[in-house]
Amino acid sequence: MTAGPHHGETMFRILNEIGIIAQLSGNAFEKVMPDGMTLSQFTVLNHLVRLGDGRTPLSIAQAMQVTKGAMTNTLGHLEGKGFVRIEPDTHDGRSKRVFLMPAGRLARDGAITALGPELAALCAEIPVATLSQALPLLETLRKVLDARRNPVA
Amino acid sequence: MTAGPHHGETMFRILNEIGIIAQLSGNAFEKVMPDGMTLSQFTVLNHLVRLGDGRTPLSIAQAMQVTKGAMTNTLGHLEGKGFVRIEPDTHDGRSKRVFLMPAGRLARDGAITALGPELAALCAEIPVATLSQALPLLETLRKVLDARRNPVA
DNA sequence: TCCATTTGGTTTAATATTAAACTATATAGT
DNA sequence: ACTATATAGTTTAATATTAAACCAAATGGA
Repeated sequence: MTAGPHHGETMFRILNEIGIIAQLSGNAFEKVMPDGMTLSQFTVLNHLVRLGDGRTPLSIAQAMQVTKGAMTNTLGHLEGKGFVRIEPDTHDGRSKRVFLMPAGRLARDGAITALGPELAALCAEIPVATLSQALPLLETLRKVLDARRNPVA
Repeated sequence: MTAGPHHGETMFRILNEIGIIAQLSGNAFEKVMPDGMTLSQFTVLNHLVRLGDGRTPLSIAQAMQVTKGAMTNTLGHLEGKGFVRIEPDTHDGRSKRVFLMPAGRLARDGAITALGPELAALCAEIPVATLSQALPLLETLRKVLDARRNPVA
């Protein structure tokens, strides 16, 4: 049972699989999304629904690990579709605040339901117990990567 | 223990985590890669090393789930750097064959070693046993997604 | 108070990627 | 043999993204 390399090897393979899965599921995602709804757009809407709106563009960008520029772009699209409203922050002249509009919430819910069958089909083919087991590991892995990315901040 | 929705929920969260992990690890990847080596470029080189060269661009594109056009681009870069050699297929006038050059193998090995510390650091923070447990699940998930993507072909 | 630095957001140029049109070759049915 | 179709690869236009330059507002000393 030699030590180091094996673990690295395993880690490498895991990240490899994860990369492929992300790509495949991302594609499947956008395939069922109605009306030009992008994965990034959905993720932002979902973020606002789950954690509350009134956040700044920057905080959203950081939450989903994307540059400020990318967020400017995505928010522009969402605003254009009437899914969010963007206001200047009254207390900080540099900042803005992003608010979820009713249409945005609807679009998010619609996306979720559109996703349902696909998710159900996946679940049907994979033992659920195993799934739940894996979640904590993935969370750990994500947190570790996140921490390493931004050392102590 | 209600049935359907919970599983879908779990699946959704898992895919979510996987998406974030893929992005984070992809970024970390390119950060340590020397000399403008892209993740796609590395993946192609690694594919050729592991599974043998002399493959067609199309088969590589399919293996890594990107379009033919993307592969044309990536292979162009690899060829420009002298990492691969691309020849017309003698038996099929439409096809080409991709061969790994010594420089390409070196570049791939270099990338692997450059990756080493990062992988080791990750391993140090995550229980290895848990890791190995997760791999089969991920493989299953990937296969299912892959199969659904291309129903029966 | 003033100036340097930091911070939030936008803009720009470059790049990777996709879908779709296109070219050339191969294959199959008649 | 001919024609229609399928296949391999390239090209094109559009898009999302990044890093870096940039602008404006805030902050923190001196």
